[in-house]
Amino acid sequence: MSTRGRQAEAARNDLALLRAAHEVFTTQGFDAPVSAIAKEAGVGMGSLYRRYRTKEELLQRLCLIAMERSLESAEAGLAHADPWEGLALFVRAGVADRSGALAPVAGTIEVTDEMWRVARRAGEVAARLVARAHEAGVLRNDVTRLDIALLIEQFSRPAPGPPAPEHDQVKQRLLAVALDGLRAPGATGLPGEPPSPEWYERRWGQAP
Amino acid sequence: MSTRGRQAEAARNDLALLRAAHEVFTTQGFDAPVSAIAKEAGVGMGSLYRRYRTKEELLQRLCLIAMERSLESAEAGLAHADPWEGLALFVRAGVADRSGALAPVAGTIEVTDEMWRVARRAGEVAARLVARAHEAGVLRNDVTRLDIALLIEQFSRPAPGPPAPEHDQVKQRLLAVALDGLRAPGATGLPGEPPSPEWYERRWGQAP
DNA sequence: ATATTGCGGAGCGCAGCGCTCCGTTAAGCT
DNA sequence: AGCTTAACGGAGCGCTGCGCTCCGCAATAT
Repeated sequence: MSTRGRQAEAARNDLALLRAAHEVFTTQGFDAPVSAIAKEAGVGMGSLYRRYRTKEELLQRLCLIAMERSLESAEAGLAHADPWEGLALFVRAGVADRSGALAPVAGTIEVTDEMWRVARRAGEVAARLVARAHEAGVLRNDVTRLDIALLIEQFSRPAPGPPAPEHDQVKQRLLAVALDGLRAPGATGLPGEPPSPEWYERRWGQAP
Repeated sequence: MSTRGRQAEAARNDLALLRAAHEVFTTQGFDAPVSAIAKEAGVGMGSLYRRYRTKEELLQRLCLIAMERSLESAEAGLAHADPWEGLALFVRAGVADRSGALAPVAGTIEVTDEMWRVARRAGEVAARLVARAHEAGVLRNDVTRLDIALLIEQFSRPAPGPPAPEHDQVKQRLLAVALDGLRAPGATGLPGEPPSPEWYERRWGQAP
């Protein structure tokens, strides 16, 4: 073994598992078999279940991490001087690490307090990012922050069939098209009502 | 019974089954249980399996119908005088009846000769529709007809969780954004290479 | 040498699927 | 009216594939 001892291997396994779980769940859907994650991580089932007592626990940990990454992306976007580029950065980052792919899990696992807290903070920062773009006049003013969130979700949905590099390429192209469509002022008004924050939050269960 | 006799009921059941199968498969994914279709159609399992000897046979029939509808939409778009509105019509129709939701079935069922024929014709008409929009200068010239096809596919992917009307509303809004992004000339060039027709066709298996 | 820790993976019990089979119902026929 | 028969609904069979447990073994620590 590379560094030293059993504890080092355990630590490496832990990371490999998280990486593998993210990869498998976001590309194959959250109902992929646990054994697929163990195989992807190059680890036995025993090692997996020693760290996470159940599949749900693994999913919770994964969601929390995804939320934290999303929060970081939003902050990075806000740190960017250009309001438009900051927003675009946030969206592209969300699609790149497929944050939205974990949304289907809504309602199937229990949401911990910590998850609620991080989600709320991420939502607030994202809202500021969107508001700044609105004020700078670089984002069409009929889209809301929930439209943005659901755009990311839409684009991080797992692709069907066997994984192919072409799929990712096309996704990048379509995302670029969508981003162009987001820039002010928008050729045509958006149809229907904007989605309500209550509905959006209720998908995850009752608030704490 | 409304019209008359057992044969009338049989005919109505046939239609109800096709409607139900389309509804269930496109919203829940093609691996939804057959029993869900029977229930949605208000019909027993026996009646379903008397018409389609297997789930695959039902899927083939469904795909063929979806392809025919797509072909009709493309022709309707071409019949429209305005090149842009014709194309937009085609895209919106495709998303509305979720043609692309059946794409994940690629590779899991055998593709009949008739399906190949209809798919080819639909592709040709769609190509003409796109070419006309390009020539009229109303469609950014770095998108290909495959980008359009995959845009439709992306937007007709089933939504996660329980069906909610809000999801459809948001999809309409995001589609409007994407359509705005498609109009010439496009603020930024599209990244990467356009997808190759060979890859696109190969997803369905080997050509006849 | 011995004890201890973490490892991989075979296999258990079960949920949920595709599909079959059969008792029941009601239209068509004489 | 009675009989035949076509079409019906749905319980249940066999099986696949899942989450999870358990145990023999290899690598370290003493």
